[in-house]
Amino acid sequence: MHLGKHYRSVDDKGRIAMPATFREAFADTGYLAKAPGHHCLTAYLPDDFLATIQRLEALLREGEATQNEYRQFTSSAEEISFDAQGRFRVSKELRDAARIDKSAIVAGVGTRIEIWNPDLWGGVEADTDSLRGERWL
Amino acid sequence: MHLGKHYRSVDDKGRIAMPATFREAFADTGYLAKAPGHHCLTAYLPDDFLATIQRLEALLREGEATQNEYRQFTSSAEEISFDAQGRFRVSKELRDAARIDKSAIVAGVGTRIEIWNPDLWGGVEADTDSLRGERWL
DNA sequence: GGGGAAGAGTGGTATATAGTGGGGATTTGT
DNA sequence: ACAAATCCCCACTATATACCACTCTTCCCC
Repeated sequence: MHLGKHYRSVDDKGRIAMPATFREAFADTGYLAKAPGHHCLTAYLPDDFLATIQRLEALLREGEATQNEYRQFTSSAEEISFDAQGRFRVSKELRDAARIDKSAIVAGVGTRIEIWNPDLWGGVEADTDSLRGERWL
Repeated sequence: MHLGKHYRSVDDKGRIAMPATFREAFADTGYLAKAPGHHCLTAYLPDDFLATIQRLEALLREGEATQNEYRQFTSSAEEISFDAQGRFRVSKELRDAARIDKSAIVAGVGTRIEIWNPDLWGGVEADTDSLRGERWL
């Protein structure tokens, strides 16, 4: 379970320091991919990533997902590893896709970890229309 | 598991540098063939290619594939090898079939590796209609 | 409350290697 | 025998990776 919102700088090599609380969940590696339909990136623990790919492949066999969907997800993904300071590197490709430049928000979103352009994250917090906590609190 | 999208130049000898992360999976050789029904090429590890051929032959025996299908796939295929710099050569035949000229996209698509004309790949990424990640994320 | 230690986050430098381009020898086909 | 294509080197450049140095905060312990 990942919780909390962390503001992080992104240096010109595309390095982002994984918040220490999330860092502990990763052994040495993880995966990063575009979040389909959202302007952010998702970081996966290795097992979670494998399971996600397998769900998608199952849908593909059943004809419930398209080859282009599969292509977009897998080709956007990359393995990440951490340096001695707990940072991981995000390719220019993915930074551009999520419009991430000098800084980013790393957010724990329950089952997953998301990485956002701070301005776009602002849009998430500004979306109060859909906020009806009375249904589940 | 092959992941990531890589932009590559294609020199006038038809050489393409295999991205280092994919290169490691190949011993010395691999196979390249037209992707039936898609305007791209598929690169296979030797074992995967053999398995693919065998699936096709099984379908053939069951009457689920045609001889012409078998002819097209096998006759389009060619063995590839790598030079000291990790490049492989794509025949003019296959380059023309996939409309590959001066540059190409080499994409890791989970179980396979695909090689695309960058413009045609653009069509893959533009196909967002079918993108419904909420079903498998 | 003050001092010290440990950990988290940031920045920069050096080295290895991935990617690109080309030359020349050898082979192939005509 | 000649032209064309292929293979095998060599050399250069850009980029990624590993490494090192520093600051700031937090948390102990005295």
